Amino acid sequence: MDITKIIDPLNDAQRKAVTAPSQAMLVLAGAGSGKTRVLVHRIAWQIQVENLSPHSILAVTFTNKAAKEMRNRIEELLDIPAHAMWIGTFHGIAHRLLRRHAKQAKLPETFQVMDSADQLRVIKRLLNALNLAEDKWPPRQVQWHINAQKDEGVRAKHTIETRDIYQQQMLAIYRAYEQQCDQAGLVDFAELLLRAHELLRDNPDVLDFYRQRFRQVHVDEFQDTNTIQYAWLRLLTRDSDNLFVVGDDDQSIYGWRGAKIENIYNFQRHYANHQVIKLEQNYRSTGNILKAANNIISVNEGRMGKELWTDSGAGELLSLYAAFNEQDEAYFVVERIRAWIGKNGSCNDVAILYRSNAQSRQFEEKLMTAGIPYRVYGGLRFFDRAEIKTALAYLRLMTNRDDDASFERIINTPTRGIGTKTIDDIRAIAQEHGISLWTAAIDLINRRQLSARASNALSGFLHLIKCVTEQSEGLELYEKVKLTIEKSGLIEFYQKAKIDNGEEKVENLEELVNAARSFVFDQENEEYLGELDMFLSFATLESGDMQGDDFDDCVQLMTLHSAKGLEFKLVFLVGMEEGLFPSQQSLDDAGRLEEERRLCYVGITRAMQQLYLSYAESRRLYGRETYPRPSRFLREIPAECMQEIRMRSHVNQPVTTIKPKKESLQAIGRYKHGQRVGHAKFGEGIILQIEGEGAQERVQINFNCAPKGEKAAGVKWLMLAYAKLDVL
DNA sequence: TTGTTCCAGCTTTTT
DNA sequence: GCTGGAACAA
Repeated sequence: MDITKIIDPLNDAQRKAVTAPSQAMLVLAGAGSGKTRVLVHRIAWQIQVENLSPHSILAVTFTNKAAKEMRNRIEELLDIPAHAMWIGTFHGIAHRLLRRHAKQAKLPETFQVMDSADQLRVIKRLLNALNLAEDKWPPRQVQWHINAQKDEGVRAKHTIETRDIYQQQMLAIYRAYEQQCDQAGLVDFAELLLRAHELLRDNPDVLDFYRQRFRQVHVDEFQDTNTIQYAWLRLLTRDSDNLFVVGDDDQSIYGWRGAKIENIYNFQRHYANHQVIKLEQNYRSTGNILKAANNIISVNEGRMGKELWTDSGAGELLSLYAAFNEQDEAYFVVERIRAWIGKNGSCNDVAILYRSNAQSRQFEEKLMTAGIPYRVYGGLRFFDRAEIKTALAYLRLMTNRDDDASFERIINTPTRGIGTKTIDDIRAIAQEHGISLWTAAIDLINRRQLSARASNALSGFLHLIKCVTEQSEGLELYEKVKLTIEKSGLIEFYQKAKIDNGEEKVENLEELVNAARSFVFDQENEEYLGELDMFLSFATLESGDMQGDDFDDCVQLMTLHSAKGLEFKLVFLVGMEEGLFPSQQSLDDAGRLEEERRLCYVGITRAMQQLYLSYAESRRLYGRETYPRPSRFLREIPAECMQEIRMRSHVNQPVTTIKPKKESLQAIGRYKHGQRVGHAKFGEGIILQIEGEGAQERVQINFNCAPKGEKAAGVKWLMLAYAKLDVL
């Protein structure tokens, strides 16, 4: 047996973690210390040396990308196919469990997963049905509240009654939302985790089965786990001490979305026989970069304590640039990138990191002008595009008629003459009888209360879905998708010149067919469901994977959050200003400030060779000129590892552009200020203002004398070209 | 149904 | 100051 391949590439600490006997283990892995390597080699070790079957391995990550990478590296190292191992995201694994045990999880076999956007739509519809004003109950806040409850493992029925009116109402919404999802067979992301936890908790036979099966459980990025994820891990591994977690408390940057750093402490409490191993040798960055990182993070209180070191030398000094304004900052960065390229540097090795997405604009513009290829992370993803989601909604409704969210999405897309009135009627019936929209629609037609036109349109829609479902029977997956897209009329709908980027949308739909064609149906593992259902789940759970390949040689632009886990030879950390980074919202909360500091630590440790930090002395923010102070984090970097870069000669002085005001408030023709006019619908009123010219000319009128039986319309702007006004 | 105006909001993101 | 969504007029 050749174990040198597994242990030779490791340093002492790594080897200790990899070869330790089976026990609970916490590996505190600093940035760039070979965290993934330890996980991969640990699993390889267990299979090869401890003769553990791949079947007994469970490895959980947060992103599909990380899961994929882990799988690939294990396959490479062991030279065996790794599909017997369960390697996936928390959500992916939970999903698989729920599919296998749908019945015990009290879910319909064809349940579907909805993403956050779908969830928001369901909530909006619910608020509407409950007659709650959206400005008083902001859907996003409701969504946040529901997800936060689920992340904590709290069901509506568990919540203790309170006197607080707000809490009561929220609870009522939560309850209604749960009911709605159950009825439609829909499961949101948080629900996947919560349900999977309940499945194991309430079904001892199921729990036993998996506890027997998974002899070793591995977790990546453990510091990012939330309450329910940890509880789930706990169920699977308690009493067996077979939990191997890797994480870094200093890189915990997702507290705001429920990640519980406390889980690291809980782990140490719950697994009495655990071992802690720290990985502190860094293989990524120069000594100076690490010095800066160590210094910054040491300001935080309550760390587990870790200090990164390298034996590869100090390297170049960090550079700090004080830009005149945000324009100048962008010029500077582009200038340096140009120099880098001039020295045969590759664009792929360069990243511009910022705190908030809005900051990317300046850099995009300047890079564009300079003709340097770039890529901005975090844009709209393929499966999130409206046309794709619509097409998928057709497919979803085909496999599950109760999917109300999909039903609503496509009932009149493309437009087929089913208006608000008809849809409202369907909703009313559905709600009254507690049935799905689909059934309610059939009911509505049978009642013969609809106008002939509406009735035809509606039965046309129902018929369409039935037809496509029948016709697609027995077809290949991609043929099903193709047929659906064609029959639904989506292609023609988007081909009409009227729709923005219609051409592109059609192309995307065609791309969806390709995606279906290349979708690999892992029948061995997923015998529990049809191919179409698996494809739909894939679309919501693993869509991120489809995102652009980094084959092109581009400069990478992204937020600090999305940079976690990546590395670049040359890094620009821009916008180092109080109020931006650390962000305004975290300034008055010590805990959040520490998270910002960890974020800074993450940013700095992305750099391998060279790190530039910059701030602007003046910045346009929300339309206002601001004069921010340099970020406190800059002061936390030891002076001796940083050099300041002088202003260059060509710095732009501020140019105050004087915009000519092009409002000519001349009263032309027969309308004058104070003129009394009449309108067919709004009655009589007085002209308050006139502006614009020609076709754009419009008037502001105070309608204070309404037609009989109506309320006065008040102040309105009307286009003169359209409004029929009588001069009185 | 469509095009426009109005208005709030304005960190970070994966699944 | 820009942007996305809602509200409104036609």
